[in-house]
Amino acid sequence: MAEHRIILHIDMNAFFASVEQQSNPALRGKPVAVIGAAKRTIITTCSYEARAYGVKTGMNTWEARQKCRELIFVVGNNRKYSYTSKQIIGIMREYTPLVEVFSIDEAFLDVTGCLSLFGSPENIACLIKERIRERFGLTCSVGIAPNKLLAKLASDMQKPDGLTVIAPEEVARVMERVPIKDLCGIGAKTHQQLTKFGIKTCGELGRFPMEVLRKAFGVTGEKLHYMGLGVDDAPVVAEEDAEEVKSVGHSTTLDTDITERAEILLYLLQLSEMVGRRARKHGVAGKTVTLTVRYADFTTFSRQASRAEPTSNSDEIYRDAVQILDQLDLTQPVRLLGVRITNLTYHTEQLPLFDTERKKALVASAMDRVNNRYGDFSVTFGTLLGKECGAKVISPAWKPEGVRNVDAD
DNA sequence: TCTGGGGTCCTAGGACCC
DNA sequence: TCTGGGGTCCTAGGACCC
Repeated sequence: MAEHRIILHIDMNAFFASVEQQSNPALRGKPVAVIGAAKRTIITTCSYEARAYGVKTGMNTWEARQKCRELIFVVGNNRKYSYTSKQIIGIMREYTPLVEVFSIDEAFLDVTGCLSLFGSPENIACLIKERIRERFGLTCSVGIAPNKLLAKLASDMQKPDGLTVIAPEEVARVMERVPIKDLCGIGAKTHQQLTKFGIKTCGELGRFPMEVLRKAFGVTGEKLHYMGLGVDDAPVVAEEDAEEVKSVGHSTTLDTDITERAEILLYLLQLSEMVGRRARKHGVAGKTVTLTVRYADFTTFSRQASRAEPTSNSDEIYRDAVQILDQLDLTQPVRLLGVRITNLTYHTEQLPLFDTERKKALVASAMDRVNNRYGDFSVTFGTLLGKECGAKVISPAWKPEGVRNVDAD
């Protein structure tokens, strides 16, 4: 048995945009940006041709258009991406059962135990790359390293269509020059704070006294120290061993900012129904309901309320949300509304004992069956008619299967 | 014509109990 | 008149990821 683990990180290149270019040849070689269907949307992914103009993920369409006049906007199609993602993950699973799906376009593979079958890790990476290219015409970047942190770092080093190895004996030398910002887990704020300490590279971070980091960052400080050294013990967790989901939520940025209570209630009803249905589908119920509000000026806050018994009933979630709303003193027009349940319990397929409760559950599950079959809001509470709001933006963070996926199946 | 939406984890402060 | 300390749970907010 090898002394250290061998981890692959596979990152699909410009996934959504590349899928679109594959399915529509007219888009190939052109600057393409994948966006959501809503009026106020952002770039979720863009092709390398678009990146050359400075178009980036997260930009609004107006800003992206400024960067590139010929930019082609394509409204994302989550079904297409989920389908492709599932096939690709299937290919990966032929090489090791230890595949951790990190997002719709990224995965970690622990290949430590299967080298005798397939040879070197580089060989496995090349086989997978080749099969993904043949089958879908898509490229990916692969990082090979002794842990997930470094594998992810490595996959980012060569794009597109890269293959980068960080061998155990090279870790110290490589980390010496890597900017801390390149590590997964160091965002803008942490970067800014570390810069104040004069830390710019991972080498410097690893040498920096851990006590000082702990004082400034708490538990995270210790993690940062090890990250600087390139140390990471986190295992690759296959789907069947993954922890259960901890919250289910839905939020939406409104087409225009609103102030009317009645209008807010309509959105809360839709959001509660989305949350309830997804919760029921995954067999979870929440004891706490959280309402999130974003004002026109982008200030965002949330209030939560806990109930005596967990629920996955849309109407109960809705009523809790309204109760929270009515305790608020809204001072500005509302831009975004969100509803989320947390404090989850599992295995709620059992029907409640009491008659009224049982009826509520039966009605909900009958509606779910219709909606799951014919699409969101085919059947819904009377007040919702004519006010449809499904998922208007697709997100790479969604996993092809599981609770995060809002509308792929 | 400005700025999405799905999550996870951590922290700090207050309530409450013993 | 004075006045603890530890543990746990809840809430709100913020950093981070894709």
